Amino acid sequence: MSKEYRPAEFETRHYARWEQAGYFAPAGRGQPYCIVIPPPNVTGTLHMGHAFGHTIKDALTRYHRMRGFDTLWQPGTDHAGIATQMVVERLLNREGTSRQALGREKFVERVWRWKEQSGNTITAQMRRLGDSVDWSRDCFTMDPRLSGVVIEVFVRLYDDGLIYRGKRLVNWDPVLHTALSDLEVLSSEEKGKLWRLRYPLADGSDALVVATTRPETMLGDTAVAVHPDDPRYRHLIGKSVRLPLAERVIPVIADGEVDPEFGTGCVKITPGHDFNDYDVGLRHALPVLNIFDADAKLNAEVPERYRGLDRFVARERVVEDLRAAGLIAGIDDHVSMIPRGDRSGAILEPLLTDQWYVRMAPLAAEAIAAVEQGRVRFVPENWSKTYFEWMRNIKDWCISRQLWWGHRIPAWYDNHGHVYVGRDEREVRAKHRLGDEHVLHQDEDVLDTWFSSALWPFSTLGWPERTRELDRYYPTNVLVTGFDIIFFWVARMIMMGLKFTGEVPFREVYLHALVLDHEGQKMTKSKGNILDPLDLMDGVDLKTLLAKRTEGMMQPHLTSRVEQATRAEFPDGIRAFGTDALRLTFTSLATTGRDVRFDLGRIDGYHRFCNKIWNASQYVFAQLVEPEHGEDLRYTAADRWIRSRLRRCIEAVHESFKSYRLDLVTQALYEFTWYEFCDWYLELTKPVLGEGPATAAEQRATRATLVEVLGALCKLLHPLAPFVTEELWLELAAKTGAETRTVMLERFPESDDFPADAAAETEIEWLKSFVVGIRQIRSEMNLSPSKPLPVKLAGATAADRARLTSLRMYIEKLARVASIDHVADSRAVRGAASALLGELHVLVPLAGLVDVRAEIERLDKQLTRTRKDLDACRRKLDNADFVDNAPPEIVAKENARAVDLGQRIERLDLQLKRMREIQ
RNA sequence: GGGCGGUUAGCUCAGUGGUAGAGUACCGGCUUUACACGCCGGCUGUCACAGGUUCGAAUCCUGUACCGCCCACCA
Repeated sequence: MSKEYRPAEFETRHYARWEQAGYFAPAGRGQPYCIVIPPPNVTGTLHMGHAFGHTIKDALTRYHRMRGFDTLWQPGTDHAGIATQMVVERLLNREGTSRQALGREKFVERVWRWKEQSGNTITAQMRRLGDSVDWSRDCFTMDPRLSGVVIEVFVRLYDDGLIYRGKRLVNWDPVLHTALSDLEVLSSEEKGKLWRLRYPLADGSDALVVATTRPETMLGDTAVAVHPDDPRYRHLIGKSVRLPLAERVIPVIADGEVDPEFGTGCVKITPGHDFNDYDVGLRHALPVLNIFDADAKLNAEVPERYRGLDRFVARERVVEDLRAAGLIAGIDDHVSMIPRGDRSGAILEPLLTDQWYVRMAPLAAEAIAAVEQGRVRFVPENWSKTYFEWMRNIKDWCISRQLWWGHRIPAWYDNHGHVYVGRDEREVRAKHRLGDEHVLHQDEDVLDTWFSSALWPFSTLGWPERTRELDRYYPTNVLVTGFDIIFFWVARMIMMGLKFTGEVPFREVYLHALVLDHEGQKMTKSKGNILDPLDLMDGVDLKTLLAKRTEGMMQPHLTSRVEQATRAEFPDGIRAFGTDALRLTFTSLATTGRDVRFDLGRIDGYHRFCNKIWNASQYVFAQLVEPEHGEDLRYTAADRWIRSRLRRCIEAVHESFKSYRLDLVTQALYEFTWYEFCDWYLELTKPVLGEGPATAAEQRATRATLVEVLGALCKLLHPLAPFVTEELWLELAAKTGAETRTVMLERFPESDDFPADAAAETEIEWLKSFVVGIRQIRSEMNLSPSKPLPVKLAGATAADRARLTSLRMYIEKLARVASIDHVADSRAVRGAASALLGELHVLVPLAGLVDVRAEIERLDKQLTRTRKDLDACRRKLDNADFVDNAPPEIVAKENARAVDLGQRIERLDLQLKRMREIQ
């Protein structure tokens, strides 16, 4: 085993061994515990958000597995309809061909091929992260079986009247040529104009002025609306205007939704291209005119001169023509919400098309109730508000997409426009008694990716079959995911789970934060601030990192900016921190917050932590070279102390796991390992195990304690840092001859494994104060750490004397004390630096050691600080309200503190006086 | 317009009624045989602001400011 911590030497090796040995599969006994993975896009790569989530899921999984649960972490990947299709289309474009040129069948084949090649990226990354998923159950949303589940659900929802096909306005992506659901629309404020257009009245008497942000849609206007009570326009209601350019006559109608304050108080109504206007159109039975084709170019419904123009070109021409006709009444700057597709970024167009919808209200009702009743619990609880808010205002879900990659809708049409839904064409024909003379063709559309995602918890476990897995692991225990997909995924899973299994899909939803860069910016390719988890684990040189970040950037000025920022942040690239350091960083950031800024300083700190425990283990191993002779053990105070402290640490670990506070789990283990085990306990074992007065039985007990505590630490830390703990655990076992195959299947420590020992804790606390007192003197007096010091003690109680005897060897070693003498009175020692331990006055005679002035300065500083504390303390106690109202134990504590501080001051004062005398 | 977060040391973050914390950075000292990725000691804060509740507020309440996220059809 290497003397240095080099994670690259063992991380991948252990993972391969675990996987090969089948350790990730459920044990088949114990209480079931199941987590399903949020299936990542099969063609994608894992980003920092994934790595964060996966770390949490794996930690939870490993923790429960070690506690004897029958643990299943269900893996899988998602076909990610639009995203994947776009990737492959881009690829084809680069090859000089296109989806259309290939045709549907060839294209889909091509996507499958691409999936086979690049699908491994994800799984490789998951392995590198240490994810203990049951790979034997790996699946893909478009596997034949899972596709079957999609069909089954679709058909059942249709049969229950919960899926329907309808013609209405949808969010149309003119670039991708598909409908989108409301959730896939990202609206943001953008600068634009507000045009005021003059529409002449049909009778030629006057004109109305309408305000619009989209003048080109005027060619599809079928009315003009005013508020019914608007005195300016009341007299015009029921009259008509002559729509310019189109030269159509349309009515002036009254509608309460019109805001008289906005614009001119006069609205042009375009039911075919505006969601509001569509509703107005329905209310007033207006005709719906569709003036755009799939590219959002003007179609044959408009006058010749506008046909075939892109909507924005048409806008210019319409404005131009209106101006020429003197019909522009004004143009103002205006900021409005522009809807864009979340994938293409294209400005969406409301378009009247036939689409498939899921009727959500009935499904939502159940799902709301489930959360209200606590059958699903959100962690942090607050997210349930977000969930309720959306669910209570839910709208029907448009599930059809005009894509080729995805689950094709199981609906068939005959030549008369009749639609038949069924599991396949044969079933449809049989059910509706359609002979071969009826030509049927299947719907061309595919389903929204999230449709199959919504079924994930039960589809992966074998539904609709009543499989053993479904029976055993469903409902799953916890869903761990980012809050950004509460609507997309979490809510829909709850609805579908309840609908098809009668049960919630999971009992808890743990929503973790989103990972941002160190500036708090979202990590996106376009910003060039992406961090690849692999680069943090394995390291990356600056050149490669720069290439990665600027690859495929469209705008050169952005490229140089990204390059600059990257050089500034990572002047030497990123060094390899290893998986465990990355995981510990993530768990330490798993607080209740909603974003985490990823900072290299943190991962560096956890790399050091791994190094620390590695080296501590090297020390332990070095103590285990001789085979043990003899049986009896005599535990030292230090042994009993560290066990007692470990007990508390284990309690904290369990408690924090229970509340999903992995940051607190990490903190508890970090602090115990570093500050108690390494800083003190290991140092305390040195005088016992080296030359000295310790008996063989004490040495045996100490070695046993080292082994036990280190072993427990390996187990306790294993869920967070699986690799280094495995490496150390196996080495420890080799040294002690213990039988074990892996730490990951060991029993997780319980607090009762280690006895509490208040007496030992008090004793070692006393020792620590003693040692620290002398160290402080040494440091502040500028005394060399290696110089042994004589120490005089005054005011030692019987207990102090007893401890001095029993802890003598520790004091000598840790404080480098040459001699310890008792004196009757501190005044007997002329010129000494001092430390106070309760009653005990520790004196280090300074004669010839140091200058007195420094000690005076030091004492003065202490005195000032202590006086300040006492003042604050007195102020409280002098306050009658405090004494009367505060709980007695708080008052008592404060009283004791005042006494203690008072004594301290007295002694410091005395000591200071004496030093001044010498000077 | 509605909803939800955040504001604590230079930086990244814990702390949710009782003496302000960690990592990192910083200062001083150390080749003390596990570890210089270390050890020892130290420095660092009007806990955003203003009111209020309370004996006592970083912590609870109200309001304000700033930053951020989500939802929503004002053309």
